Amino acid sequence: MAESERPPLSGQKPAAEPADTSPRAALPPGLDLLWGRREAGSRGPRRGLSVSDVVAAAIRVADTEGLETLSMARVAKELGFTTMSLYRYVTSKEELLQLMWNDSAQGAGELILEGETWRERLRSWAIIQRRLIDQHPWITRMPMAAPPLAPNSLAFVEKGLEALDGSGLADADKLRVIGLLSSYTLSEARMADDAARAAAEAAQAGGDAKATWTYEALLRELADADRFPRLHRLAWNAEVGDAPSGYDEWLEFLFGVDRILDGVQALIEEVKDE
Amino acid sequence: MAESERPPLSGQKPAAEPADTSPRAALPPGLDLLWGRREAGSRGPRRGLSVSDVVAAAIRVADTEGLETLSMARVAKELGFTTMSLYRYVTSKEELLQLMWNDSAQGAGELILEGETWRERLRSWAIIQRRLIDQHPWITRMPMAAPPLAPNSLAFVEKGLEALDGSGLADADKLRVIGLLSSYTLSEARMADDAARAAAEAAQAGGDAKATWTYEALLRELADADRFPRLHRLAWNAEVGDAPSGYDEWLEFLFGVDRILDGVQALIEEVKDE
DNA sequence: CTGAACTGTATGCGGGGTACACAGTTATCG
DNA sequence: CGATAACTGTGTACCCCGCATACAGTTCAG
Repeated sequence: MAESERPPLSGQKPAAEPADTSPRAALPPGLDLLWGRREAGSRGPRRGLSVSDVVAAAIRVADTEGLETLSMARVAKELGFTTMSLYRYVTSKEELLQLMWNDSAQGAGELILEGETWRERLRSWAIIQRRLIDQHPWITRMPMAAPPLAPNSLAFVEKGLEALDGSGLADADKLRVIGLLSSYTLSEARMADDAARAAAEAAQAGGDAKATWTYEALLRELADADRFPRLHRLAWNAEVGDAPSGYDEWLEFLFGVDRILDGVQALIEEVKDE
Repeated sequence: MAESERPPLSGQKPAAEPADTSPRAALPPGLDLLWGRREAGSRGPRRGLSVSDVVAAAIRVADTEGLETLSMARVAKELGFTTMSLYRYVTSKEELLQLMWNDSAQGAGELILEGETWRERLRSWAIIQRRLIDQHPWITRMPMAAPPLAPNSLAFVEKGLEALDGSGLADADKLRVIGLLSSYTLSEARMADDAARAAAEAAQAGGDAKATWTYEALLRELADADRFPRLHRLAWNAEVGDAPSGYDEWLEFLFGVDRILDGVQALIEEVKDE
């Protein structure tokens, strides 16, 4: 099913293997563009677009209309070009998605983590990540089918490792901690976006007065006291916990981050004792 | 864009508002079937299928061929019916996905958590969740666009809360802890599946000897010492950390779980002191 | 100057989800 | 006991999607 060989970009003729000018080996498809290892020839007409143009347009569409409605045709229309013209810049939609994902983490390598202690630094790292995601919520809907290898992703991971400098953790443990925090952050951002979408949809369909359900109301309707006693209690306790005005997603997020940081601290102390 | 009103299931005639036999209010579309509040009429020919048949077939397809190739037509073929016949049981593909997701957590309400302490119980809860996901890896690829309200999801959350009985945590904090652990577990399962897929793909394309890249090899190629010093060190340290034979995903997962549990423990002790 | 390399375009294919009209089946009601 | 309304599965059709391919026009290398 999978083509075993494919010409780099041109669909015209196989184009004799380029002389591998760079000392670097050929990367698997998709990663070459990401790492700037795919050059456009110098012949032919001037290009009317650039890869960044395409990516920027795609991000614009995703930001304003959501990832579901993002299609090649939609991006092309945004740019005033034909659908197929995009394939001169990008080999597939999946590659475009990868580029978008990488682009949304632009500047990850340059950011400066404030804080004297690893804990402060790591906390602000997590917060920055969350902010980045919130700016492009479609990130949480991306069908990422491979471990992150985009340059900005790696840069961000590197920053996370940097935050743990001097913590005394083993390198591998640092990486695990980074992965743990990232997982949580991504997931939390997604749930926040879920809620926002549900709310938006409910607001739009406000015409049907009885058809609007808040999450809370649904939980009260569904979590009956017999099968779900604990959830039932939770659903009916309006001012639950210590959050006074109901439910603040951001506080929720910080709670999780601080719990994780506590866990990391425990690990560090454990290591220190040995 | 959104239909403001839609007949329950039949596409034929509007079918005068049913007399709301149950005392429960009408649920938003999608949730009614999930909670067994959509009844099939008694007239007409016998049904050749049942909702569970459809869901089971869909799960079968997803398990063996992946979520990408799951289409209505594929499920119908699996059952020996026409594509459109499925719409007599399910209003949309999205609903089918919700049902699959709910079905994969079957038995969540009946499972028994072993352990005397909250920590043992919560740990085994997380492990069970991970196992559940690993049995149906497509769960990690599901486009879930709403907070979890399926009965089995709620049952599983309830179980998690139950694990925290006697921990002394506030209800809201318990829920947060549950969310934290779930986030991590889902994300970790997804990354494991990513890796497995990448490996499978590499193995299949083994013909191109130089085209096979392991994640490690790629990291070594890409994480140059200048821009990514810490990642570079990590990539080139083969026997990193304490895992002897390279990289054991399961140990990785348990590491994260134990870190989170440490964090929870810290919180509990903090609360206890007040 | 010629031809190779490249550009954007137009067309078409296979596949997806699902609206809709239809013929056949069954329980209910007059 | 019909008649009718509710329901079943089917076939067709529509629109959208990603992308292969063929093409005409443009630019640079030799």
